[in-house]
Amino acid sequence: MATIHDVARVAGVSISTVSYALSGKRSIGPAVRARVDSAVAELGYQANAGARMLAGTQTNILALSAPMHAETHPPAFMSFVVSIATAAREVDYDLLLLTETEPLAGLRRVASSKLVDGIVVMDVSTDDPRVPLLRDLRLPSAIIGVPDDVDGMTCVDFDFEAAADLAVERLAALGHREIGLLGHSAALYERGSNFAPRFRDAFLASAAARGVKALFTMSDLGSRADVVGEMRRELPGMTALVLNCNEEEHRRVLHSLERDDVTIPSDLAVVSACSSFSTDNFTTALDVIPLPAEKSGRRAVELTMAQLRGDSEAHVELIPPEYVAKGSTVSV
Amino acid sequence: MATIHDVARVAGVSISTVSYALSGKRSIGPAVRARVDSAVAELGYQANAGARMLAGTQTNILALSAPMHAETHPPAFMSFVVSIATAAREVDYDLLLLTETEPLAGLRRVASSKLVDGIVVMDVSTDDPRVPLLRDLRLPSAIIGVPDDVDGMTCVDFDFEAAADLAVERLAALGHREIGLLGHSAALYERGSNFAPRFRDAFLASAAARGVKALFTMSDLGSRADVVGEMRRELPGMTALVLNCNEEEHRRVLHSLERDDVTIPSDLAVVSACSSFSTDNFTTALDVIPLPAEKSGRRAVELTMAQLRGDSEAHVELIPPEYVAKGSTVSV
DNA sequence: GCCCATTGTCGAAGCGCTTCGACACTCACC
DNA sequence: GGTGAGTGTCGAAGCGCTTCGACAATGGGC
Repeated sequence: MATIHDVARVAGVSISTVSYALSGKRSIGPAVRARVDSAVAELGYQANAGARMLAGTQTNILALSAPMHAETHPPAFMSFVVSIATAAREVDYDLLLLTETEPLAGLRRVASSKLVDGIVVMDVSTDDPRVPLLRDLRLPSAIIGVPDDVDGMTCVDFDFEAAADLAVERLAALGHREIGLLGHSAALYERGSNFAPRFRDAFLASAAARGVKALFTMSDLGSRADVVGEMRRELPGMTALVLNCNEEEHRRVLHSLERDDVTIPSDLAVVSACSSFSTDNFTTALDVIPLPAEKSGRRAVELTMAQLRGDSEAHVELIPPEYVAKGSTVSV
Repeated sequence: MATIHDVARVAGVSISTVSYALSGKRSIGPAVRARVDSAVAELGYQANAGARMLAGTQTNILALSAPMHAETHPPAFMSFVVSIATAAREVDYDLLLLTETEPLAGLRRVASSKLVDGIVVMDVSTDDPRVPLLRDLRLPSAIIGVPDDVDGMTCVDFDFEAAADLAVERLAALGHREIGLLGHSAALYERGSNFAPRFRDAFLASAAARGVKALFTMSDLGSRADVVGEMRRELPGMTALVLNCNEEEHRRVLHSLERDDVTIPSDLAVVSACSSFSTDNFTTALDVIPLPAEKSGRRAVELTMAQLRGDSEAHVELIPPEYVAKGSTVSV
């Protein structure tokens, strides 16, 4: 493999000149630059990663802490990972993927061995132990999600509160006065999920503020086969339903409604909120407030890079929701 | 951050002694080793990754080439990625994730900058351009899948041929004489998919060998709403159906059958083959020949490590299928 | 009691790069 | 024509580690 010495020899200059020509950190005469470039091309020179890390201050590697658990939704997870990897490559960074279920050791390791320049942390819970660790590590980092203690941390996330409010607002504007919310599984709320309770609380608050009667229920694939039926019995005047649950539960709901001859949207308006999957292929296409995983992932990388450059203040950044109508709501 | 010099000073030995004590490449007196260990613990020493790469011969990083395309099934993709990451960590390796849709440049980059010690390549098509590149790179590597030209390459894959044969064998043993196969989408076959045609061909061959009448059809979520209906019309004597398609198509099939009052298994025996998802949560649990993504991923890492140690011959390794009965087949 | 093999430790070279300070040189300016 | 401010290039130090060869120190065999 060619080294910088080889390039220097072929170009007839010193190695420091080669280094400056390639990094652009000092001005180089056009003739010399051309000779260096052609030597690089001729030799297929690629700087040695280890040497660069050791001598320089950057590794051009980003760590992604993406532990998995039972509630992880693979497609959503993948959207995040891929968007982060893609955004990183655009600024010439590679992604080191840390998937250990016990993530602290891995983060410590990559940080203190100076393997990575920054860290992106996915799927944080409200009291995620990675947050205080990250604070200690003093490495550029971005958190996807909003933990309880955001002090000094840079966070990006979808604006779940605004999404809940948007859903209620749209339905209320259509005249709906009694709205149900089918949430995620109880397990998700219990393990300190970030987004599920935020959506729920904002939903209830928004309904209250608008004088709308609200009913919240958690889904439970195991035991509650007919959640929607239960909801309709408990809130007989319910004319609209907001779904903030996973794909499988969506299917079950649509299936139940079909079975009970409940027509969407004339009998029941349905909105899918914060879904990471397409609602187009369901038996009935649903109005949706999509979860923009790509945007969050990309933004997390950008914010980490900004810290690397030193121009950034710790802050929480929320991505505004958008409502996409597909004909599953109608005024009442 | 503490360096090896600090450790040496605290332990009262030279840095080379520290290095040998930590690597175990030369014998070290028990007293000295204890002093080194406690110094390491006291200082929280972690060897600098760049320095280690530069001085040593290993980087302890593995690249995973996992490009994505329209037909990628997120859960399966994730199983592979996670199992590879996990297996790598077990041998103290980190995973560098390369997801670019145009993967060649990335592979060249990580290889010639000596960033990684080896490469695992996922989801190769029959004439994947990554294969010849990999051959050039002369880096330890493992391919998941079996390309046309396997010369000099180490490949791991599920034994799709054996799986197809197993499905036919089981059904034939139960007395089924006319069996349908619903395959993946046409797009998948066209883009040179590895596994889909292998399964199809082996299925047809096995059926022919057993004197079983076979019908093969590709699924097409867009236009063919009622593939199973079509199949049943085309092969009226069909008493068994093998599904080698994605999760969504599985659901559609079960839905159609339910609608047409076709009972499983009395009217039609159904087997799901090479599915990367659980068939337990369908309306009817299906007999399945699961795709052991975790095994393939793990094995790919093991084979790469073996090459790193120098004790391995290039070869193709196929993981045998297993049949899991769930009650969706019965003798006819 | 001597020799040789073994064991444990050390010094120093070197991996390939970045970056600092030095140093010619050129050119505008008074 | 001398001065000063760029401009382009180079030499050398050093990043933190691995590893080779050297060399005491120990102990067993005769």
